[in-house]
Amino acid sequence: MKGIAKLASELGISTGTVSRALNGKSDVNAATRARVLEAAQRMGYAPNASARNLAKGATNSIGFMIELNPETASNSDNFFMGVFDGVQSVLMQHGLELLVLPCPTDADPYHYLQRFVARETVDAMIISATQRIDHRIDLLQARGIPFVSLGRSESGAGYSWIDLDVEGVVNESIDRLVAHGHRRIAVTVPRRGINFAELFHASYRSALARHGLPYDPALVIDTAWSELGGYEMTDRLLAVPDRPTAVVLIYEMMALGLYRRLMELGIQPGRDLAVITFRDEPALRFLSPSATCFRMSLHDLGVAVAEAVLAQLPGHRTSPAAPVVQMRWPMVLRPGESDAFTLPPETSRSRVKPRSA
Amino acid sequence: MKGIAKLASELGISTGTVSRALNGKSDVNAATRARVLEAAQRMGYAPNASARNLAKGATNSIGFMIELNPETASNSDNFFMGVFDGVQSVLMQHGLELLVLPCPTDADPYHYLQRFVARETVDAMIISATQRIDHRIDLLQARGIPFVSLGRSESGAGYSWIDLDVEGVVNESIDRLVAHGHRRIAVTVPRRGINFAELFHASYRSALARHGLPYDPALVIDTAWSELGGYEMTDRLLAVPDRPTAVVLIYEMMALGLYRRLMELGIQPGRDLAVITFRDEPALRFLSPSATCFRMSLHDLGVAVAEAVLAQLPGHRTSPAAPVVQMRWPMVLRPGESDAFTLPPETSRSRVKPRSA
DNA sequence: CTGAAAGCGCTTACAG
DNA sequence: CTGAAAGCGCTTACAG
Repeated sequence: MKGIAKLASELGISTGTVSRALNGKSDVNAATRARVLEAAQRMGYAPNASARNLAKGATNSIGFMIELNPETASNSDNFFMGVFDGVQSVLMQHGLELLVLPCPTDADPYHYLQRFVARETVDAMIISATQRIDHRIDLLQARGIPFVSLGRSESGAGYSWIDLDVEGVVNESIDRLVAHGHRRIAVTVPRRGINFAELFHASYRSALARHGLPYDPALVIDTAWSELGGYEMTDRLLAVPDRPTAVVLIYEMMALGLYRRLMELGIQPGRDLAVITFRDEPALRFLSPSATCFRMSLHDLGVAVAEAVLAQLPGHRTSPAAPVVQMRWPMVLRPGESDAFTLPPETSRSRVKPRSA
Repeated sequence: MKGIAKLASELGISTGTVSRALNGKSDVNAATRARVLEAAQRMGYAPNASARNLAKGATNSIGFMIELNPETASNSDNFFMGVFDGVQSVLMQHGLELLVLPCPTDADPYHYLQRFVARETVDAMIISATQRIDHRIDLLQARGIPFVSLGRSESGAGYSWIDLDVEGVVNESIDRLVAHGHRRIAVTVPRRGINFAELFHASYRSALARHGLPYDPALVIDTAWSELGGYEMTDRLLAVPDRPTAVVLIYEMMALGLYRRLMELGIQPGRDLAVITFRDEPALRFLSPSATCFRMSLHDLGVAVAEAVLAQLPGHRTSPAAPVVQMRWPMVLRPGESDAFTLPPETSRSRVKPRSA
């Protein structure tokens, strides 16, 4: 004998009563409940998850799918760790378990997700690394699984998502650079990638248009999502005809490579080239000159994501909040030295002077 | 009707036969199996995980517990993402699922783990962030749960662990620095933390002893596990009486803060102070002067961990390998410029010259 | 307040 | 090769 049956027989009561005592049902004698709780504690008993889930028709756990492929995993750094903690802080209060599901490099994200969905391993999902066209969203909607997407997609409609406010970041960056006299502003945009890159690109175009500046495809630099990507794109950036005087990086860690290559070339960020990076990151804090970037709370983002999930779970709805959440997560400018100069009108071109020809 | 019963009734056969067909049992008519497979595919059917686990008495999933607290999470960077991918590459071949279980900052790791263990949510566990005394190991051994520890502990005995070869790294670092004429070699060791820090400290002492060098507690700098920790400890490092000429960093990212502070002080790593960092990391590659560190494959480490888990799972043992794996994962020196100088005998002291008094 | 019993959706000896 | 049935360990109406 094992499990609840063993507990019950030791106590000389029925498994039903044990179950009710353990689950905090009100119709249990106080003394009985105390005995049950004590015995469970003493014997290290906890209900078997599979049996419990089967009986209750719910798993009480939320899946959080992340991708391990280099393109998005490099982006992970401490990003997801911070978000997990925020998510957990909410879920724990509701007795829900967070299961992080890492999709391997060589697996198809759609099929990876499908397994968990079809097998009903989780009650709800959080997905990330959203693609422009992302069939995972169609799948989740078709199956009626509650989910929140950390990132937007053009797939589906009326689903909950929370995404970093790329538009805000790009707009503020471009406004700031234009105000400093820049006209030739480059951006780094990985060619293939998550929808985030598309949004970044589109925001860039519209921000330029708002300022009456022409869109020059040559200023959109294809770059790998990594420190190394930042290093490797530097020469291409500087080789663009009518050399750009500023660059906005889609991924913060690219700044490390960019800075290094600029230094090797004798070009000084913040004097010869304005640089704005994306998200404030501990590893960036020690760059010199300090990098202008945008900060946000990973923890709070996680909290918001978890709350958006709860809003879809019957029995966990805290407030009469709308079940569908769609929001861009605000990011706040953290001015640094890397773009702290104004371009004199007459020299607004070819201000970048490499040490050697 | 739903699930396998629905599938069976649509096909006009029993659920038993459907189950056998789906599970690849040999005693099923080929045509029947084909019909079942086709229907399952078409209807997007997959067996309910809870019911299946309950019936089989196994979950076919492996938990990987990580901790989100700042001390270890900062260390996580891309470390765990790389390891997960290696683990997955092995588990997928065995039809096992990897569930990452992130222990929240404000939760007790022991109780967090206990829930999953007592509820039989997973068939085996991988734990990390091992403490010197770590009751999780006692718990897992007492319950007879197969597990592998990514890191050693003084708790328990005869369990499987794989740990980075701290001893090797420290020995090689000290040998190298001593060969370059250094006698006053500092190390950064967080005061409270995982067992890793204890091992680092102990290795340092024994390496010094091997060279007949005295152990000076003042050379053991208490440092936070972060980039900022590296920045903040720099002044204390330089203020140690009979100033050290070299430092070995326990956590690679500390180098970012250290470099920055040294630069502010006009002190040049690799000329005025020898620096050796721990693990090779993309973010370090762009430091100038380049940092001497140790490289390893996160993916291969993950593979080894997964194989150590499989060795304990009946039915998954690939080779007649010993069930208990205990190994230090080798790390290979990647020489950089940060320690590429030899101390002249006569100036082996007070070689560090700050710009200002 | 408690017990007996059905049921959650599977898998698997056991017959045939 | 297939079906009927028991059983996995819980939870929860339903009686009493």
